[in-house]
Amino acid sequence: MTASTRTRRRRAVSDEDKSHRRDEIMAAAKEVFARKGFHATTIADIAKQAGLAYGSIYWYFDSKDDLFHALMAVEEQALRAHVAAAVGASRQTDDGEAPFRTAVQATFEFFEADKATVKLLFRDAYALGDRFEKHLGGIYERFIHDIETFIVAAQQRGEVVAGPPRMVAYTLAALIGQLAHRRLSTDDGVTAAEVADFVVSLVLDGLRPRDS
Amino acid sequence: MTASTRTRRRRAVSDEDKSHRRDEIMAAAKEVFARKGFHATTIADIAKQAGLAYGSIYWYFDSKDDLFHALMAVEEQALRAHVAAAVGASRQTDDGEAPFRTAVQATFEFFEADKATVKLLFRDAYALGDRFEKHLGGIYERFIHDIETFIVAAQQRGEVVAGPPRMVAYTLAALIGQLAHRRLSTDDGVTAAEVADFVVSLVLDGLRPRDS
Amino acid sequence: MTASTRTRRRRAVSDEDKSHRRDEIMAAAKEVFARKGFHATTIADIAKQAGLAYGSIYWYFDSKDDLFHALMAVEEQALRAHVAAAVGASRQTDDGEAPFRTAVQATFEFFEADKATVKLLFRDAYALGDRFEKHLGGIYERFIHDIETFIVAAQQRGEVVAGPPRMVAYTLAALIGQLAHRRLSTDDGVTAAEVADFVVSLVLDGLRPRDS
Amino acid sequence: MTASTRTRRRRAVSDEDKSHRRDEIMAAAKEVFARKGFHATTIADIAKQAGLAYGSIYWYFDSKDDLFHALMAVEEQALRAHVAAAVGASRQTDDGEAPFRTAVQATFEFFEADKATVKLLFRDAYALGDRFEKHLGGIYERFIHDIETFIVAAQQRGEVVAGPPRMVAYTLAALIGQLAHRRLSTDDGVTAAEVADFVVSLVLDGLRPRDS
DNA sequence: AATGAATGAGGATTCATTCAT
DNA sequence: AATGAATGAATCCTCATTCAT
Repeated sequence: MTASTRTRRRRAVSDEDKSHRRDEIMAAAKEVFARKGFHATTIADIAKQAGLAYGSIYWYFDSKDDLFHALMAVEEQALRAHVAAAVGASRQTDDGEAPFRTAVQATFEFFEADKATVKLLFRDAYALGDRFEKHLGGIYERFIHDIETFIVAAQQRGEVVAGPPRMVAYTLAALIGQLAHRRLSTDDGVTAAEVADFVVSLVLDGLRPRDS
Repeated sequence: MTASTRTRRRRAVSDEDKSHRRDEIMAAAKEVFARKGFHATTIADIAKQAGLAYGSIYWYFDSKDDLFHALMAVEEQALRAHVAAAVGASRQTDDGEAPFRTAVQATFEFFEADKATVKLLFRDAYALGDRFEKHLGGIYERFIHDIETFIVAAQQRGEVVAGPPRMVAYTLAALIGQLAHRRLSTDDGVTAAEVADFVVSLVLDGLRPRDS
Repeated sequence: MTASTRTRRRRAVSDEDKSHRRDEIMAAAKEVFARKGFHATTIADIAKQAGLAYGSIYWYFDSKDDLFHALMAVEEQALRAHVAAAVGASRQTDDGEAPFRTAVQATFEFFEADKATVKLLFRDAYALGDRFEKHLGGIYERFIHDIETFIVAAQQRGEVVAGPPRMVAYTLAALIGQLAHRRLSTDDGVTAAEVADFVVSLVLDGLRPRDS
Repeated sequence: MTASTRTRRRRAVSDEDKSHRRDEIMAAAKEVFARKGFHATTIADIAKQAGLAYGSIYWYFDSKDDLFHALMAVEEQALRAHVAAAVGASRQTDDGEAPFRTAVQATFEFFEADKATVKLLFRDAYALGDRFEKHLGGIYERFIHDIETFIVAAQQRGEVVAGPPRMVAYTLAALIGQLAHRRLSTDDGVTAAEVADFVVSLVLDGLRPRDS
């Protein structure tokens, strides 16, 4: 092992450590934000939760906003990855409806397993007001764009949905978000999977009783 | 005219004045809250908008939260009254679907005519976090209860909707709220009435293309 | 006394009070700034000296910088007024040299009587760096402009001074400022009047021993 | 070569390195202090400029103040050496006025060639307030003492200047410092040499127009 | 020697709320 | 009823300094 290798190795470890700390702080922040809400959370709260001193947070993040933004970005990635993986795994099925149902279910699964993120996305994000609008808008745009792409593809196969894709996409996003959020405070006695199914069947067939 | 009459008269006028002032302050608060968001709005902002001095707000409201709560309550009443009136006016129709459609349309009308309230209900209300949850929960509960009642009645006539009433109600509330809120920041090139129709047809018949 | 008069009277008193408080705060700030220096002075120090709470300072001034700027402006006015008064009072004299000497002496008098201002102008003002440069530049510009005007007039009468007026003006300002500042920390065993005379004779005739 | 020799050799190199690093840090600090001012400059700024890490500065200097003090001391030595060299080189001349003029010119030359030092001495040094007064006072004392010695010698030869030597010395220091500083922010369209000549002629002969 | 993560005191500023008038 | 001055807790953020590695 040469000196240069050693240095590189050391650097790498250091970077890993740094990245690891960032993750720890974000995990701490997520927990506190979810519990107290963005505005009621102080940097000191987060630091304490992370086992650090106030100022240390600023070694990793420029500001409270920056930390929140980073958190959003990470959660967004995680959600999209989770959904993409689920849809990919079920791609073999030829059924046109299946991937749609899979995507919705995967989303509810994700939120069910990570309730803090639900709070962040569907409660706190609003709290940042204008200074988050741009970033939040981006997240929603991508989320909706994913759905939109999905819907357009389905439509091209003559399947699944009728309606202006963007509005349908936004509708779906709204439904999923709100229903996931509602689950946090209210027990309607249904499972996440049931809610997902409800959403899918609502969107596909509506609720009007049919004769047949 | 006796002194007591006079006093009563004065009182009455005074109360009216007081009530009037409260309304003015609430109108001012609504405007500022909608523009800047709950947290970014200061009591001073509201006072200025209302043409009063800082401290005067506290003669009418106990706190910033109290003022916000009062505002919510008023808007809630206004919304419910507007919808009830619309539905009442169309009650004669025997059609089962009509009142449902009417209610949804009336809600969108209301929000279209009062965008500030949309911001208050679907953005700022979240910003108060726990200390508003109880009150906000109440508003939503009543809103949802109205819808629920409506749905149950329809179901009893064997019409309109199939599904667990509460979830359907919440779904509708979520759809309406989110779509109304979205209209504020994004122009999808559709009218409020079209969105209402979209919501109704989605809920009734879904989006799956049919053979006809 | 009509109601309107009363209101006006009350307003006036209130404004006077407000203005009075501003003055008190500025006096307190001047004292503390002079004693501890701009950076070492906290708003809390000033508030304590003024017998107020921290936050109250902000009712009268936007920021620490703003307070300092206001202080500078007031002191500048006071100095210019003092010098102008002294020069005006001696205007009768026909001698060309007299008003020059008077102005210099009046300046030293002013600084002698108000040592805190000397510290502010010739020590702390530098401490604000760029964000004060513009304002401080203005003060010096006006100060130097006064001297310049004076010198130009003298030159037009064929008297007193030879040399590029602006540079002479700046030279004088520098000399006066530095010598006044030095007096604060060092006792050279001379009076302010003697220093003034030294400056005047230096500027007029220099220090080279002459035969006659 | 014994081990001890080797050690000594290594030490020596190490010390040289250390000294070299100190110089590099001081050069970096000078640049940043001059650009941003003492208070606005952070240790991190200096480290970055020097190509080092935050903490490394503290291996060479005890504190930010210490670094600044060291910088002042070095610049002081440099200035005195420069002036002494210039005066020494012209000592052969028998003229009494020449060395005086030479000294002033050399000082302006020095400042002209090293504008950062001007900022340090005539702007930032004030910013340290009391905790620098002692040290800064020492620098000025030595500077003034040099001038004073010079003046006394001239006076003993019956030449050059009349007046209390210390005050004359301080006056000169003030004039030179302020005029050099002014040159940084204002272009009066004159060269440093012309300013030096102006100072010399002002001090020797004053500005009163003479007949001859 | 050098690093850079960690610390935490310190300070400016904000703003809801109170209260004497 | 209304005012607006006064309060001071609360909070974000900075940065000199320390220290384990």
